[in-house]
Amino acid sequence: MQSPATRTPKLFRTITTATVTTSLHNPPNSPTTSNRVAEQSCLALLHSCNTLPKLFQTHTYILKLGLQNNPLVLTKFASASSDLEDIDYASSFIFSPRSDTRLYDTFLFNTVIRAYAQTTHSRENALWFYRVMLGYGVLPNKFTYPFVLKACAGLGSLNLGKSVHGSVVKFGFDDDVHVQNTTVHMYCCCNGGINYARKVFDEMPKLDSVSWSAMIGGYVRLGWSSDAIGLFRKMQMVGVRPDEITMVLVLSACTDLGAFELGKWVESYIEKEGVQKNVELCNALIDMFAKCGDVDKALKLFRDMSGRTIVTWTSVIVGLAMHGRGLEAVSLFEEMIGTGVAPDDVAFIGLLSACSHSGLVENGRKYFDLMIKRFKIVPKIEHYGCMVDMFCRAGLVKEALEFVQNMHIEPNPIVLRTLISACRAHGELKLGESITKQLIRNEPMHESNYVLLSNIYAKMSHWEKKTKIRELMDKRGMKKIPGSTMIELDNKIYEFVAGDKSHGQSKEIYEMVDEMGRELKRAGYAPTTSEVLQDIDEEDKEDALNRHSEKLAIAFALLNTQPGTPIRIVKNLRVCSDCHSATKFISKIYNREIVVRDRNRFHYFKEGLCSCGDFW
DNA sequence: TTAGGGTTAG
Repeated sequence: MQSPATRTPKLFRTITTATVTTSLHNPPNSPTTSNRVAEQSCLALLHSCNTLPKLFQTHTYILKLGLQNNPLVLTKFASASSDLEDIDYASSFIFSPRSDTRLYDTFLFNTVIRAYAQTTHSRENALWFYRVMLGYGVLPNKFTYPFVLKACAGLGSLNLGKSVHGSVVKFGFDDDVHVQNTTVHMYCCCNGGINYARKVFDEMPKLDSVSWSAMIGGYVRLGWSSDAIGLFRKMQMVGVRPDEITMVLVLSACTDLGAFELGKWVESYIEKEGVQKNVELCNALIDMFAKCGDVDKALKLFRDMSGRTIVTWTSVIVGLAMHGRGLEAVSLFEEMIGTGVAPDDVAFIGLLSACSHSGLVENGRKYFDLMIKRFKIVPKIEHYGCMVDMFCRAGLVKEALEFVQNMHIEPNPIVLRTLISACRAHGELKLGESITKQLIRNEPMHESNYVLLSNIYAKMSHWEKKTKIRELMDKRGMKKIPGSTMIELDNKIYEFVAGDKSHGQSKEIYEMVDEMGRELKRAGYAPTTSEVLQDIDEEDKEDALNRHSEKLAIAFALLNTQPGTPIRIVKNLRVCSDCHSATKFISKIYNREIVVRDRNRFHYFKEGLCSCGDFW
């Protein structure tokens, strides 16, 4: 086969020259002029195609005029079809076997590849057309690669990404800053690609705010929030001005860490530097304030904001839910519908979790129905999960079970674990045992399944069985996810894990823990030793409880903060019932407000009570 | 005519 690489562009030149020459020598109304008029009218029609039926009509018109092989028309057709989210329609027409392949050019392929790269469901096609392009010998240009790399990012395959990156280098487009930035982003989105991203990033001769955002975004996506903040500090040091997207990412890292002081600093930085506060940045601020403990500030920002999107509403609904303010979340949801914003599936997850956290069972049932019937949203496993959680928390175990049996999809392990915890809490031990055994067969390497079974045996007083579970876990090499607690002090974040001795103040912290223990006992606190998994004696169990990361962080805070000031801590797991009980006592004994953000929600401890009402 | 990084849940 003759190489089309040289052939296609040549042919284009011939066509263009011929058209220009003949039109110069032909009087008006000649066939060539009318062709150009037809071409112009097709382009204008395509430009105004805002619905698919209009596009189909225009297609017929194109065929009638015989313009199906006009490159300008084809490209415009692809672009219009892509805007209407039906690029398949255009590509099947353009790349049909009857088409004149000599008309395919870089711009046409770029248009089609861009369209597929933008979709969430057909990114493979972007790569497919990229390969077709190379197969026809049509050369990619510097605009092609951002699209192709974006498609790779969406697919998340490192091998694919590496091979495309190889082509980028081969064709010599790796010196273009747009291509470099997209390469960094692409590697950040691939599983195991972060180090490749960093290598490209480190080797870039000039970094702009997009490059820094791409890399910071990579760390945020992995949950490496401290690294993200570290990189942001470096960005400031080298004097690149962050823009609104950089700030969204930094806020996202603050939210993840629960770094309230840092988050507030970012807000003042935005004001001081005059960073443009667009909707997305406002959303990120609202989310940060809500999740760092100041939901009223989040509400204020929300009220002052114009141009709210569904994300804005959802952020504040979720924020209220996390603080146990379920009724306010429900009324905000109603307000949202009232203003004509249609809820999506995520908004319903937020709303249903609000109902679940605040025990609003009737509301939960009502909105679950409303979601399906009025808003025609097919419930996903997450929605079912919220409902099961809601029934279980309210002690309606039978109802939860029935609900799971009537679900139109298989329950996932998360739903089953919710059910098992409820069985344990409400005495349905046999049932809990059988579901857990099933779960362990399906998920033999998931540590928390064993913990659940072990807890059930403890409650049944089947100590030998409990010991066997422990042995089985050791044999299979399972480890408990270590609980950790973070606390922010003087712009630094300190992290504690259970039994942590790495801290410089370790000796004082443990002395403080011992002192706290004595004070707690004096005030009437009894340790919940049944929470301890190990097969050790009672005194050692108490000791194990005292070394929980939460207690270490509180001791650290009592040592290093002014008396009477509030203590804010962030946990990676849900707060255990012993720590919950102890923290209530501590808030009273030491006269401190203690704000705990756990995996699910906020707990405000004050004068011996918790805002969750012991319901979490 | 064509290009890069972002927010909500689980």
